[in-house]
Amino acid sequence: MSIEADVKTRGKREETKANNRQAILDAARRVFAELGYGATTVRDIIRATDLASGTFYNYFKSKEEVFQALQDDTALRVRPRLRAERIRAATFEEFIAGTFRTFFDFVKNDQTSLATMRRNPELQRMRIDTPEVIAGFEELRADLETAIRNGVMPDTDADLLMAAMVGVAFEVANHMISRSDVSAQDAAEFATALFLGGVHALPKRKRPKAT
Amino acid sequence: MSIEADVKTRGKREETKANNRQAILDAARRVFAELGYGATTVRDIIRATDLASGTFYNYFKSKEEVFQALQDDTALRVRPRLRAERIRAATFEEFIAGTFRTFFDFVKNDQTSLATMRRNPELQRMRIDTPEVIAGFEELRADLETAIRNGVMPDTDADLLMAAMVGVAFEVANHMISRSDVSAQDAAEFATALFLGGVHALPKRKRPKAT
Amino acid sequence: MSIEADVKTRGKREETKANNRQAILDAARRVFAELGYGATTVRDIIRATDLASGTFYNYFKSKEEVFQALQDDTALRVRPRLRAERIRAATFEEFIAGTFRTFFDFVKNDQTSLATMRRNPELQRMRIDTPEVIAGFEELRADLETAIRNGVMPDTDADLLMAAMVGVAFEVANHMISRSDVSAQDAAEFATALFLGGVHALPKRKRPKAT
Amino acid sequence: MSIEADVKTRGKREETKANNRQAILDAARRVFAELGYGATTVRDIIRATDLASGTFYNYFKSKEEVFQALQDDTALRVRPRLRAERIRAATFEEFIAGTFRTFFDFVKNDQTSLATMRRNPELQRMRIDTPEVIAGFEELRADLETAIRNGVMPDTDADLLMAAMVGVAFEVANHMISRSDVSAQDAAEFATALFLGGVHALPKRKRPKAT
DNA sequence: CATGAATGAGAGTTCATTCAT
DNA sequence: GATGAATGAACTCTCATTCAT
Repeated sequence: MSIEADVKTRGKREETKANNRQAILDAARRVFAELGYGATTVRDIIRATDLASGTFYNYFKSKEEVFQALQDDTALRVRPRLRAERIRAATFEEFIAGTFRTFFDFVKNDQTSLATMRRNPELQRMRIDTPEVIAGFEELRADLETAIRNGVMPDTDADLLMAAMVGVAFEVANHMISRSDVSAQDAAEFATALFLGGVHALPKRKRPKAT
Repeated sequence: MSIEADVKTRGKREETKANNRQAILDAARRVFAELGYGATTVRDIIRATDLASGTFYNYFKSKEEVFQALQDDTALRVRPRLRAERIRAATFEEFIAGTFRTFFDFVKNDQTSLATMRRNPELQRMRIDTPEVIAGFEELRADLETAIRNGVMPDTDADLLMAAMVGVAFEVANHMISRSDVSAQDAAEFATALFLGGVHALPKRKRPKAT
Repeated sequence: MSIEADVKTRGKREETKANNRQAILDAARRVFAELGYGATTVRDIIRATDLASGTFYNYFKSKEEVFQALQDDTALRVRPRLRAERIRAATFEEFIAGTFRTFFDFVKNDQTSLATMRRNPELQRMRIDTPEVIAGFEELRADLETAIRNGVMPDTDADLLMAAMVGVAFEVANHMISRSDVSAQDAAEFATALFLGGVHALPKRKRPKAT
Repeated sequence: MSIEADVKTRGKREETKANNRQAILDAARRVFAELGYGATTVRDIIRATDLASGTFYNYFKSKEEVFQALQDDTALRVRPRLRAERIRAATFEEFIAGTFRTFFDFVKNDQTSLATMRRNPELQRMRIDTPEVIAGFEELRADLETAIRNGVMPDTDADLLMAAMVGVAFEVANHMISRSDVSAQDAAEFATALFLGGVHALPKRKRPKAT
């Protein structure tokens, strides 16, 4: 190995490492989508790669860890879009509508992430508790709480509200995927109308709205 | 050996068989709830029983099969209650309210069934496609369609509506379970208000409701 | 159960026992022929019967034991024919010819017994050491020794001679079965000519034939 | 790591692999000889080795596969000797004599290969249909056909002739093994005399031998 | 004596993980 | 850091056998 090669090695190494990590993540996404999380083995993931079995353990400790990383990776790609949407929104209604639209668009264009759930006899939808995902949910809840504080929506339990919104979003997304005649636009309009209508009909809780 | 004896003989055998089958189902429910479906092995289930390993295979062919049986078993217990509720309901509003209340009550009192989902890094909620479960969903959708046909609710896509209702129900149930300060009653009221409000706010599709 | 029935029970029992034993033997012969000895399980044999699994053990201790019984059964059917042939034979040549002809006829008409060997990745031919089978071989060797003592054939090692005769018989039978254009007659003529020719060409051993 | 090191690395790995494969084959040969093919389990083979259970499956998929490999291995060792013998033979008689002698010598010195059959309640002799073994038989038949074509032996069915020769060889070998007073030399002389005598006594089929 | 469910040893096999190269 | 064979615990499942009915 020449000195020149050695000089560049550091840079190349880093690059290779990043590539390998990404190769594993990509393979995992594909394999999870095909076999389902439970049925997938670390071997399956490595086989879908041109790396050696031992190499896997230089990057991840277990199947769980790749899965988590995959979740974070997905959340990392959605959150900026949702954040942009939130900033753009002038009213509460626009915020809700934008959030739903962004979510359904994402799901439509990133099939594998949700395909994973469909294929799966055991997964209904991806478990949602990696740091990144939780952070995304927290942002949503914070926004709902702000809306409540600002009096633009009735004073209800923000947790339950978030749960309802998330439930509608994921379940409708599921149907959208399995039925070709429902566009992201359709899904978003339906969910928005339902949810906003529901929110406005909710009874106030306790804290009276300040005049 | 008298004929009477024969009758009793068959009776005892049959009884033991029924007991064993139930013992396996019960053990499976507990173990799935504790370890999650994917992590559970057939051995785990047998270990939670006082039967021998081979005995499992006299009743079920695989882990999948017990799981399916468990699903059906659960659906079989909820459906009659929901059906009763539906019959009792005089108005569409009562139907929705009754359905949510029944569901949350059931979940509250039958923790394991849903606990199973919580613990699970892979399951969000139980996969919903055994015959019994699908039948339950179909009943719900049929009712929604009837309501639409009778003009008591806007003419929207019954599939999406069912999805939304199911999404709200399961996700809110999840939150109810993880938070001790939310009663089944609270959850039902919240879900009912949100959903009914949302439904009424939905835009008409084609057939205008008669004034 | 009436008194009359009881009276006849003893006789019937014996009959049933014999029937069951035979049913198991027949089933075993069929199953061995289909699956091969090694692959066959006791379960397979019972399944081919309309008896219950436990009943098997009232008649045989193991798969091996049925197999032995089957061997004996077969030997028991061939030996009388061979003995008759031996008695009828006026000369040594007729004895050999008759023996081969009888053997090949039997194999041709009792396919299963040999089909068992053919199908079998592990059996070349049936193991030949149940009492009945050994007895059959002993008879053959005794006859060969008598022939030697009587000077109608060269004085050679009767053991080796028997081995050669048996080897030719079984191996040629194998070919006869797998090729439809070879009749029992053909096989017998070939084997007889070869064996007799060979025997006459054998060098004398020690005991000079008395003039 | 230098290039030299690399070379050695590969060398060591390859060597270990070859050793392990051979270790498994050797163990299998011993265990088959002791317990018989049917009674032998994969675990038995591994136990006779200092390898771990999983390692077996890096080399063979099943017990059958080791057995086949063993067969081929044996055939691979005999065939060259038989071929050499055939080339050396100046006459048909020498060819037959040489073949028998080589075969009995081999069996005498490579006990295990045939011991396997003896011990076996199910195996009379090793099943003979791996590619290598069949090839060996085909060579023999081709030689017999050549001999017939050249008129050095009567024009008979080469298949049956081969069967007879094989039958004599294996059966006599069996007796040789179980009786200590029969040398390979004795067996070969006996078999050669018998077989050659027999062949010369066979009736002509169609093509009359030129005077 | 027939029955057939229960038993549990053990066979075959897979897999996450380690570690010499 | 990459490699891939070795490891052995653990899993699924089958089967001969027993024994209450």
